[in-house]
Amino acid sequence: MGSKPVSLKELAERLGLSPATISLVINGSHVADSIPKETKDRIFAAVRKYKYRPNFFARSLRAQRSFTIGVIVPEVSDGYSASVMSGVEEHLLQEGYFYFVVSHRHRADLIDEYPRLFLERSVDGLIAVDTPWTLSLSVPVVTVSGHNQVKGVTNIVLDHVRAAEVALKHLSQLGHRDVAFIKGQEFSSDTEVRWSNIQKAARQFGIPIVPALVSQLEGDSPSPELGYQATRRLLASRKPFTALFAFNDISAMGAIRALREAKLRVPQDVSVIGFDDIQSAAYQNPALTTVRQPLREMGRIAAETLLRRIRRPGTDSHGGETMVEPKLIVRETTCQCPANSSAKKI
Amino acid sequence: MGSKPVSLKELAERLGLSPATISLVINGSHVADSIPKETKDRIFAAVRKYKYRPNFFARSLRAQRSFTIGVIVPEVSDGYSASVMSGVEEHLLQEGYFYFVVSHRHRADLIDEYPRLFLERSVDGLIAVDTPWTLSLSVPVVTVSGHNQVKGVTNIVLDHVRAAEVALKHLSQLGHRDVAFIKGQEFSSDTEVRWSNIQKAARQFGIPIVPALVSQLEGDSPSPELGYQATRRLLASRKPFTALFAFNDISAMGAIRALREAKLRVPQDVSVIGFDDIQSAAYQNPALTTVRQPLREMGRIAAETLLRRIRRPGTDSHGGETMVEPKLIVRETTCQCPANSSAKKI
DNA sequence: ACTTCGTACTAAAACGCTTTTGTAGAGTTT
DNA sequence: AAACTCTACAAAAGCGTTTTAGTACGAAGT
Repeated sequence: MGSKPVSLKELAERLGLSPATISLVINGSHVADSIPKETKDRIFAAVRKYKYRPNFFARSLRAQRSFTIGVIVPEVSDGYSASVMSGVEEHLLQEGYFYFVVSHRHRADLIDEYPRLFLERSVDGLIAVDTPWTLSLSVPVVTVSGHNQVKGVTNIVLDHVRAAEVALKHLSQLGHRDVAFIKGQEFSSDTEVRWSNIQKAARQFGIPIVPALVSQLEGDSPSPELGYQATRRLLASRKPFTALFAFNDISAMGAIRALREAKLRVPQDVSVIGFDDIQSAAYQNPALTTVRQPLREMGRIAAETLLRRIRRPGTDSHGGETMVEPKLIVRETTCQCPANSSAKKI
Repeated sequence: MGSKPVSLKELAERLGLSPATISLVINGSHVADSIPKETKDRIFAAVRKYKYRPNFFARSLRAQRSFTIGVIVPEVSDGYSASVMSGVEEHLLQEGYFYFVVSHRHRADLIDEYPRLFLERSVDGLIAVDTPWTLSLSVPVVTVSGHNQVKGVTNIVLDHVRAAEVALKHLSQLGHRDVAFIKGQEFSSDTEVRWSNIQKAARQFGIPIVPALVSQLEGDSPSPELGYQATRRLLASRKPFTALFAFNDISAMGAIRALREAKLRVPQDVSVIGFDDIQSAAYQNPALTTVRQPLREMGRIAAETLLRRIRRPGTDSHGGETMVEPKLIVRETTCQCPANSSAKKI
């Protein structure tokens, strides 16, 4: 296996040609049009025979392009990031790009430092997932669930209006009026948009938003613990509710645990609805009803958008936002409101 | 932001020195010992002032080193891989290395092709997670849960003897004798070792292995569906069992669903024990009892081992295996065997 | 017969760094 | 005073490509 790879120069010697000619031919340069087919064939044959592969660094050094992009996420081992990454990967690899991954775990210093390191490594562009973004860099940037308008960055976002509507409509149709909410952490880039749209949709469906029934995730652990705590606070208010809309699936899991500990059955006593539809959502007991974000697709779109911008540097940010549609996935954690048995379950 | 980075040559001009001198000083070369402190300080000051950063490609081209490693996993968005990756990342980044990630989704052609692409990108080494590995490459390779003895590859593996013991001892102490098993897929690199050690431990604790109570995962989806199917086959045999040892947490989730559908309560009628302790295991309802693999740590150890081997190329493969210890995590899916209520729950 | 043109290439610079070898001058030894 | 030794740097080669600007030669046009 070890055998050193051949260089262009060596190949040239063996063929009795100059490195320039071979490079031109291999890269299908316009300048090589005048080279007869016979010679070209000889070259390609030799390339195959000696398994010639251009040295990546040499090429990148010349071309000032790395065919590498940087991906920054809050946490690798989180279902959300992982799903987006898998979409990113799919598109990127098939286009001949590789990517670096780093996770900042919400540390501001890392959110600052990593983009610099990426630039140092000459990435051709970068994708920031669920990460507050204010930098305007010298390379194209695409965010997934970023909501800042920064020059040179394109945002891939969920249609939050629809998302809120679809969830609250579902609860409303089931007869729920006393709905509790768990908001996301301050630092999460989705928190604000999501909440403001929930408020709007709640008004629309006649669901009151009462402060005692609004809780918020606190802390930066990626575990359901935070949802558990938030729900405990909700329960402590002693204000009854028949449904709970969690910030995401992870916190919904914690919420369900807290509810059960309080001897409330899910969904008979309290319906729970999550957000994201991460892989394990379908395999909870009971299976989680949730608003699906097409995370993998968002990753793929992010990758596509980024490559497009890399290839046509003119099209800078072109407006800045691409929206994708959410989808309500009804499973087993929501049902007819107990206090309101007249309506039939849909 | 935008402004072009300065090159070594430019810096040299501004300082009235040669590029050589600056390079020597910056890299703390022995040759620069004779340069007076005063000059060195001037250089460092300029480096800071102009934010000089050596061009990565130029440096790698010369040094034939990329400070990049390749990581290959079956599937990015799988809890197992993700946990290992987060351990890998932690160590790698703090040592100034970056890494590429690719997922092969069990496609043999990709398992073949990706290492080649990595080599083309001049990675300094690579880590293969839960991936059958038979190649001997020109760079160091470390596998996580690989079990092949290949020259030049170091394996980081779980102590499977202990793992099987600890799980079956637990079931045995709870009075279980009729235990069902779900084996892993053929292609999973852990399947064989795990099963042979389970057989050994079963003998040790007087638990019979009856063919009708042994099922196997089939298919390459990363979802609990496979465990669900395997459990259905188990139930179809109509041979009763009071405990089930699943291949991993994901399949345990599917198993629990199948059991519930068969009107069997977990854990009152059937105890279930998983494997891995992925993040969501603790937040199942009921919370999953499982054998924890220290996945994050395995990732970290893999990264450490790899860097050590990269730095001292002499130490090639040095024997080949590093073992880590499993830990039984008792949660809510196991309890006293119902047929055997004399023993007290521990 | 002289310029022009097309063909089939090659030379050489450039990308930005590292590293080996060299060297001018000052000081020290013999 | 000649020979050596330090000190403080610099020159230049080389890493493996890509690309621009030639060039040498034969054929065609005027």
